[in-house]
Amino acid sequence: MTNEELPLDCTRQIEESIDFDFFKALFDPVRCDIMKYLAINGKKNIKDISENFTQDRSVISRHLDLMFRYGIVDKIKESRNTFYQLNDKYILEKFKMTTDNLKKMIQV
Amino acid sequence: MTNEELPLDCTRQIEESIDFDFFKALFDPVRCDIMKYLAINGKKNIKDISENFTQDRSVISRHLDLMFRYGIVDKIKESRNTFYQLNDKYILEKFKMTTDNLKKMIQV
DNA sequence: ATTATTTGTGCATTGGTGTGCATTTATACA
DNA sequence: TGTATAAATGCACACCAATGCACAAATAAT
Repeated sequence: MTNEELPLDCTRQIEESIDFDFFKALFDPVRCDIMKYLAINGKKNIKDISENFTQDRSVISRHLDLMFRYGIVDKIKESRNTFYQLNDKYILEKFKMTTDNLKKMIQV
Repeated sequence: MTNEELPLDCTRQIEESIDFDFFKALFDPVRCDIMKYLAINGKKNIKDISENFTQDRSVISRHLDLMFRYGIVDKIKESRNTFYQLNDKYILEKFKMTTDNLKKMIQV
């Protein structure tokens, strides 16, 4: 391998170690608050969730949709209601994976 | 303990498990890019770093200062130069701590 | 059928902050 | 002392992503 390939390889290794998009989605201020609410209250529908926030229901709805697309929450559609609950196992798994990857990268 | 105290206790437990401020600081788009740059290039001064970004040097300087305040990077002042290098050990430690805390919370 | 409830979505607005410029400060060098 | 280089900081601005409103769609209840 030439030296010129090293930075590229290093970049790829970092990108593979940390799911930047996932964590960027997770650590948005409003979504952190939604996360905390769901951690405490379990499975809730959009109406109940949004009643605990200053933002409009539509805003909370869109945040939850984004969180669902990143696997942060589970979505359960029941009749008129759309329930969400925290996918804590998946979040833990993400942190665990990142920790393991970083360990490998740093302790060479 | 009464039932009314449970949510408060739960909130405290979550706040203690995840350093939200740290991770919010870490997962800013520009700061993620600076992180990657430092991971590859090691110890660099503000001038060198900012030459690799579209943003003004002053902007990069402010981002690095914030990263330093959160322990993400080390700051080394040498004569005219202010060098920064990634505090990878601390970042790893944060992920490890969070992983352990979440494990404790979830697997009860 | 009609009304009520919950959610989804298009669109205009806005305000928060990230940004760049200009200036000041600090250090090095000749 | 004067000049050059690097960084810090005050400040005003632009931008754009988050937000809220309004309406539509879907389902439930009566």
